[in-house]
Amino acid sequence: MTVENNAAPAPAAPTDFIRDIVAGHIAEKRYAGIVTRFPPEPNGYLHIGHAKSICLNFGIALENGGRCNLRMDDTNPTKEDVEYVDSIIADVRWLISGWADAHLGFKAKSATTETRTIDGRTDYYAAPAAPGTLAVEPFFASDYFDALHACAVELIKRGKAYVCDLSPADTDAYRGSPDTPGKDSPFRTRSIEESLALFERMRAGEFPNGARSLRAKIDMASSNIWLRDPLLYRIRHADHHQTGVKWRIYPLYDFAHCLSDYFEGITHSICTLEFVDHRALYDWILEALDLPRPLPHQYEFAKLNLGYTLVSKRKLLQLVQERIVSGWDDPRMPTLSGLRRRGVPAAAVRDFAYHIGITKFDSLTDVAVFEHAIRENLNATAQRRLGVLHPIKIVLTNLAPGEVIECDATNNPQDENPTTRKVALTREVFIESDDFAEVPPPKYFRLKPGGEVRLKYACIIKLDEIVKDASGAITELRCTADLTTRPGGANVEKKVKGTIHWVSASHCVDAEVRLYDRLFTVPEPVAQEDFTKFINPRSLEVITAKLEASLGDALPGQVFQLERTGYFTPDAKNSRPGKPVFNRTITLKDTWAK
RNA sequence: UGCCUGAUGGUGUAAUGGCAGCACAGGUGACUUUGACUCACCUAGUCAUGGUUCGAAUCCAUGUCGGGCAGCCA
Repeated sequence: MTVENNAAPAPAAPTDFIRDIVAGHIAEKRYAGIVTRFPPEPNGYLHIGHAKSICLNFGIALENGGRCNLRMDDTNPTKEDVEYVDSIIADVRWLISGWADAHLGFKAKSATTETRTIDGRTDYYAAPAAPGTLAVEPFFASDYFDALHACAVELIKRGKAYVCDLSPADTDAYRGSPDTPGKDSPFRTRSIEESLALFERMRAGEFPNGARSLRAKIDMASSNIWLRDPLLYRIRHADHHQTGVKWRIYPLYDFAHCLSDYFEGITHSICTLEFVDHRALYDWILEALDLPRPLPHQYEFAKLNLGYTLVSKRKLLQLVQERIVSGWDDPRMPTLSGLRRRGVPAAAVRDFAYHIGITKFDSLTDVAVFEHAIRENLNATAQRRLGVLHPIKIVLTNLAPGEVIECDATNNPQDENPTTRKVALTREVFIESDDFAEVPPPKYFRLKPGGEVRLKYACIIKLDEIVKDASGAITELRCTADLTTRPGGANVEKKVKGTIHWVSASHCVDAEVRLYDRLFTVPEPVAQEDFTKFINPRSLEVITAKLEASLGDALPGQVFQLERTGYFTPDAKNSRPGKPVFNRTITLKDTWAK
């Protein structure tokens, strides 16, 4: 006998090949718990492509009662900066807030790996912060430099790594090419003792950059280039934003990443497709060390490509450096900070990530899917307000100067029990210039000579006279308001085709409004030889709008729908109470415009 | 030309040998004090060829096309 479940159905958990793999591991009880990680390099701001990965990794942690560690993959000191560390933390917290916060893995501040012995073998473990720990921070690969160094020494002792004196150019030449095997370095047969001594001198800073490297001893003839004795450590006389002057050698990605995963007890290490060829190396390093705990495994999915958008840290950096945009958080940028400033809710980004799925297919997602997620979220949540972007003045000739008629306006018709607010109807109001046509096209429902239209929440008006100046430009439209069509009036049920938005000329606030459009004119800017040639010249239009008075002191973080127009949010950097600056998040769909 | 990887409506994704479904986009209509939302309907797909099978998007073979790999970047 089954029990009827009348509760609102929880959104079906997404399924994809990676979640299927995880589910299989859970079924066979392979791990004590599921631990994923999101490991950005702090060399740029997070963007919508990272959001896909964040939602995948945190989603898997959430769905399985596990944890997702935030880790800075900071093994290359010359490219990284703390500015990026801070922005990454803020962006991740914003994206998962109210969703997967409880599954965010941070460590106690300044904590590093603990060294212990399991079954007679040395082990290194990076624990997450205990619940209730006050000072926490993300994990850092640079926290593991000592442990990583010890692992490198162990590899040399096992005869699985050697110090190579080949120059970068020679190393390259010896590697061969994809279709021709490489050849062994002359230093490959160097004794363990000599490599150990040389590696120690590398660490001590005795050699210049590029003079020597530590390499794994695998197979120079492998069909997989990444197995042709890959470099594990390089000499870098550079200070690190986390470890300062301590190190003169730094581990490379392939060596640091698999071990960082292991140290943290990661079970599923999920990355993008370009790392498929590295997986054999990932496994080789972990197996060569004979580690005592269960090993993490790498799984790969296709990264996001979004139409009319650039999803590449390097190219976004170029937009910033060449001042094509105002910064990483320019509201036209696909960065999380840009989207946030634009007014895109984190929940909309998450819904989007959910809808696009996870596969190994290299696809180009239509921006319309993202725009739909934004509109769907905002339609349900945004307070409605009245605002006129391109004003044209109306004089309601049958209202007295100074007369104020209070109208009830609905805050959000999508609410179960919608609330209302008062808006003032006065003799002079503004309407959208688009909502008037002296010579109307066919099926034009708005204001036209001799025609009638409803001012939303107020009453029906009739156009009597068009007033023009000497040059023929329209200065005002003189109309009669039919006050019997107001709510409660005798003719409130009277139907007209058009209902338009408006604001009182005396009860409104001027606001700078930034109208954003897509940044690029082509669906695939990345496919162009020079994407900077395809910047949309109209990606930003700045206007002064007339907004309902209540919008004068709106706060950043709030997103409003200006009825019949779009969604707008106060700009977090430039908006001030009484002197508001609004960003247009997105327009409403407009089937009439087509 | 070596290795890896992939191919399902316009786009993205599901179907794990058994009715090709969902979302977005597009179209038509209904509703509407937002030309929004909502609702209804419509359009449109398994890369090709062969094989296995009662039955193939799914398994096998061959081909075609796409993506990735030769940083002391990640």
